[in-house]
Amino acid sequence: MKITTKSRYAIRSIFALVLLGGDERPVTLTQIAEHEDISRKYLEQIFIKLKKSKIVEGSRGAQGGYILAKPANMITLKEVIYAMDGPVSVSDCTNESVCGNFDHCGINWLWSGLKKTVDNYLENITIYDLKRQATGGKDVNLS
Amino acid sequence: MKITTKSRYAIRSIFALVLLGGDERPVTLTQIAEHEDISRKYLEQIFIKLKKSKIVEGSRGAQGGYILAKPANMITLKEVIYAMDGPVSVSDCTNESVCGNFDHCGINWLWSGLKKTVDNYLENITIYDLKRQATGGKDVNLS
DNA sequence: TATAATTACTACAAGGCAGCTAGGATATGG
DNA sequence: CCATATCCTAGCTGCCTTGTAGTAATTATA
Repeated sequence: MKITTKSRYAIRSIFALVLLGGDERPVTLTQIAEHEDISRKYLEQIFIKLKKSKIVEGSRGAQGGYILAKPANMITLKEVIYAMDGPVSVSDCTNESVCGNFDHCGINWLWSGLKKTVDNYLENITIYDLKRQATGGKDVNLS
Repeated sequence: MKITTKSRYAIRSIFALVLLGGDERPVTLTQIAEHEDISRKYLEQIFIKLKKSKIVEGSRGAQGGYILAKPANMITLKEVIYAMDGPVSVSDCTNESVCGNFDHCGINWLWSGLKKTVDNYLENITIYDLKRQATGGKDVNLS
């Protein structure tokens, strides 16, 4: 029942991207890697996924880097986590293709209910919310 | 972000226990294993944990088996899952002992909020609720 | 047009852990 | 005493997360 560290890294990274000005000009992975103390090589994989999900845009070459593909308040945590690990899957028994016994199963409503609950929570928090929260205190790091 | 199959098995097993009369007389693991098509050896481990958490009571020897330790409507899913895997941990960053950067972290409120949401969902569903739901349809199996 | 910067892509290795199996110890009703 | 069950401990196995590494492709800039 864990959010993968990949997803947490992704959230932290986007947050750092915003802090470093990524809503205006490209920020390099090296900058983010240093700021968050995450392996740059690992960040590459994360950002490729973020790019595929249209959360960030990459520009290659000198003076390149990544920039937000849309306003921070339009990027939900659910979206980011989805980009990393696919839809939050609370149990394999939420869809017929995997379950086998789906039609006669007496508790799949339970898992889909839980999934809905989690999704709802993650849907209603955006990167902008993180920033707003963080600016309350000084010297803030994520982890 | 998954409920472990151990937890799901546990929930199914207690449900089966109730169906097989485990609120009145001992039901053997062999019965439950057959009913749910789960390895009996695996069930043993699950029920030892359930016993330690005072969810079921075991009686050894011939005519032994397991019986509910309290009414089905007093057994929440949170309790069962806790018995299997410990507290639902959405991220290691919900307590200071593991995180290191806990005090200066800008997003731990996020994970504790998620944990609270999940806990709340699981707290409000009991084994009795499963039974009530299931009796709506006929020929019900869990999975 | 050369060069340095930087993303894009692929492969794979190491470690942890969930999921399961196995064997024997212990208790108990008949 | 024996069949029936729970109780307890160890260990295997395969997958998945977490990374590392190398190389190709692209681009601003001098």
